[in-house]
Amino acid sequence: MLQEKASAVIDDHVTRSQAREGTQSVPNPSHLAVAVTSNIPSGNEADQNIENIKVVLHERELWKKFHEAGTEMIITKAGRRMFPSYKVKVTGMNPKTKYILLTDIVPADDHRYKFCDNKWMVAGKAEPAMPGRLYVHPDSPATGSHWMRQLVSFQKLKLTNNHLDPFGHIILNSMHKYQPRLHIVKADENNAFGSKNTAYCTHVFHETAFISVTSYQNHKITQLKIENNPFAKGFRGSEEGDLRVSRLQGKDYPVISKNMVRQRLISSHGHLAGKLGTGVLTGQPQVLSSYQYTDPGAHFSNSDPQDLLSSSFPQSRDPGLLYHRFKHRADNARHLELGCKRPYLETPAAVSEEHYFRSAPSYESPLLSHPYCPDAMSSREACMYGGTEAEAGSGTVEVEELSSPSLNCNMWASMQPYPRYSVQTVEGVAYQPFAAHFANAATVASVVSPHCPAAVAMAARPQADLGVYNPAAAAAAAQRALPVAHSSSSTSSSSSSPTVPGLRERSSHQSPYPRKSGSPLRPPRDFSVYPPQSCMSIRDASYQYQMGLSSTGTHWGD
DNA sequence: TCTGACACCTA
DNA sequence: CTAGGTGTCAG
Repeated sequence: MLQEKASAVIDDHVTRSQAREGTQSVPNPSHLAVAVTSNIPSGNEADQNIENIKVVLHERELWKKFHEAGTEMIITKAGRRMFPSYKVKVTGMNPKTKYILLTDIVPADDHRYKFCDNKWMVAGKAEPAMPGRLYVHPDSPATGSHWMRQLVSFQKLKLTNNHLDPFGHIILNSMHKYQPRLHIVKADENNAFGSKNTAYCTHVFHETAFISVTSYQNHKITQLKIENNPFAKGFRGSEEGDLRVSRLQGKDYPVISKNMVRQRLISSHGHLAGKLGTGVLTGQPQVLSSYQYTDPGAHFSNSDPQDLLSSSFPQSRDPGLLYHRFKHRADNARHLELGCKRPYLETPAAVSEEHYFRSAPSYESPLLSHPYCPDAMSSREACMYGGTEAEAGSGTVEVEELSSPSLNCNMWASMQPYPRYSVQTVEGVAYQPFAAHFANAATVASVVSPHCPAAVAMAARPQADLGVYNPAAAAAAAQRALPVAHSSSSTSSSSSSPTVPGLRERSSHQSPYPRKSGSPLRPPRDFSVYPPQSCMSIRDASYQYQMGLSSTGTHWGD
């Protein structure tokens, strides 16, 4: 109850207020929005807009509840939706300009976790990042008025632990902490041509960070899911605490499903065992929570901001990893149905992440290609893809840091999941930051389209191909552009320093660390700042990427 | 730890 | 009605 509606309501309100506030209010750093606005570059009109775009996390209150307890997201072979779903309220867009909205989920740090003693603890180093995949909102590309008209929902996004996932779902490793990010890419005509710059912004809401699991570890989280997710209604007691209980106890039979009852009982016994005494069964969240959560939550939360930061990252991961995998379809393939399939692409290892910041503004990279091909898919469903290889778009980014929630433009840097990591990643790895590449002309369009299902689809295939990248594709791609996502890395620290995004190829070379770019280097951790958003513009022509870290305006280049 | 089947529920 | 999203449990 609370959750949904409330959230909705709240959100709206929140959104705005939050946006600003949010950042602040929230524990995080906020720096928020403010930053955003300012920067933008004067130069391009469009660009300006991007910077002015504000994004508010919908149902932030609900997200916070989960965050405090240490959000967990189930990942399955078939793909599982995130529960608090990722929905945002967007304002500040140019009503007539077209934008592509997409999300990616990058590692929040490079640790592997275990849930012991009701707490999440670091249990080693993270596995190599997977190919980052992007989930393009099904409505993309669409005008600013479309996006601002209502909440933008990414609820259909699915998470999987199947590294060979054929559906385009976002691939994650279990027991690792991740941070979802939202990217807004301009798909305007103007941008289309190479010369133009395509701008994009990244928004990060730290309260959406989560640890991926194959089964819930923290009972509190389970309870929050049951109580707030409509599809888990069957596991609710009644709302009233008693009722639930009563049901459990009393009614097993007819009324309530046996299973439920059992489950509850069982669970209570088993899991809770002693603890339950209280009322866990009922579904009351509270009960457990006290125990469990306390710590965990804290833990988690801390992590966010800090974690990321703190995490030191360790080291690099293997550079070698590239994942490009080609995906085979799994058996499941059949599932694929429609939409899904196509959309995603992966990025192989690629990832480079570098970002170029403005300082180094445009870098041009050679292009890589984007692998995306257009397929035809139908409409727009969301698509996911990974960046494959190469791509690098050229874009410049600026980073600003915004506050907590999201925002701003310079993002990549801001987020970085693994600070160093990224870097490393860059090297070999997989993670990719989101890079957008755009081909020139088509760029935008392409961008869009690529995302689009059809395109995506193609893209997807590319995966297979991808492994390596194809030039050809690239060429084609070139026409379209696509963003790639790399997640990772980029970010944070890098942000500060610009990393270069590079192409994978390049990237591959790149040194892991920082370098790059940009002018500014920032220490990795800087990101403590953690700006939530960042914006970039891409320039495309070649696929250059640029990311500007600094917020500053970006001028893109031009 | 993870997977698949299951009942229950939403849409 | 069907299709599909839930957590749970057995394995």
